[in-house]
Amino acid sequence: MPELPEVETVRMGLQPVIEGHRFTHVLTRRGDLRVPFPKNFVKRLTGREVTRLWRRAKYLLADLNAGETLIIHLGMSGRMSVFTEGRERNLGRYVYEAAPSEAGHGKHDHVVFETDAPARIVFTDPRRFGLMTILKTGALNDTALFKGLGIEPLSEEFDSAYLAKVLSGKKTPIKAALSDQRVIAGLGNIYVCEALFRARTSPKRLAKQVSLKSAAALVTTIKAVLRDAIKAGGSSLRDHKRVDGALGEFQHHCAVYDREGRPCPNNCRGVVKRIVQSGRSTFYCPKCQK
DNA sequence: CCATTAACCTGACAGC
DNA sequence: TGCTGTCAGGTTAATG
Repeated sequence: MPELPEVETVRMGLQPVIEGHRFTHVLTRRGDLRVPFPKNFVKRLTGREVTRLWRRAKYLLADLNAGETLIIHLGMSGRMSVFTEGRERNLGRYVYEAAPSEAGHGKHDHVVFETDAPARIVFTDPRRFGLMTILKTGALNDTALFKGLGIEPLSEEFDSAYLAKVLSGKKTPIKAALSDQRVIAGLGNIYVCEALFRARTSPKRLAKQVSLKSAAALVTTIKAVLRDAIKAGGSSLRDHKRVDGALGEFQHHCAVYDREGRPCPNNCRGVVKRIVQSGRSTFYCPKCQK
């Protein structure tokens, strides 16, 4: 479900009630998500202060004042809800609801955190493709989760020279290359489709056949589409919501994603087509994406 | 080594 | 109402 903009939206919503605050209570309702919770998960969090809440690729990372970092991945259907205890509060740009007593008791509410903000944070994940673990802060880049991750697409280092270089040897379609977390970390199905559309590049074109000019255009469109999506609070096609329950708005700005059969917004008189690549839907305009 | 596919799991929706 | 089949913002083990 969540790609970089959705995870970033969740991060910004959690920040005021997590960063600089302590976990007063932590509760897990089952032994695992996609993988088991690590040993002493609750114990290693309880009483700890989060010094920094940040993001790498589609992972949320909460650095603890104990040399460890809580890692959260939302998988396809994972969601975070924030309730402030007692009354409605306005912290930052979000208005958080007071926690009804049943908050955190839903069928798919698997983890409940309470912080001294005070706030109750509920992790809900029907499909359980999400993941939570705890790793040593100083050694994150040596772990299996982070070792192979590619560049952050919103970083300065992500430029046309980088993209051209990583695409040059690949005979896989550009759609698959851009979706590969080892190449660029954080893009997923929606934003790859949208960036390719904006760059007028066919998703079927082989990565090594992407011209230098197209690679430069892709860098620009990838950054732009991610920034636009973050500004819109992400895309709410089914599961994604902000931590206060509000929906993201970017799906209304999508040119091609989930728009099979509709006219191409470039007014080229083409029609948006859906194909399957690497087992996932790709949406594009066959007329203006070459 | 590289690239594609199947599997993980539940819910929503379309069609009969 | 209820069945069946399909699909979903991701990752990864197995397979070719």
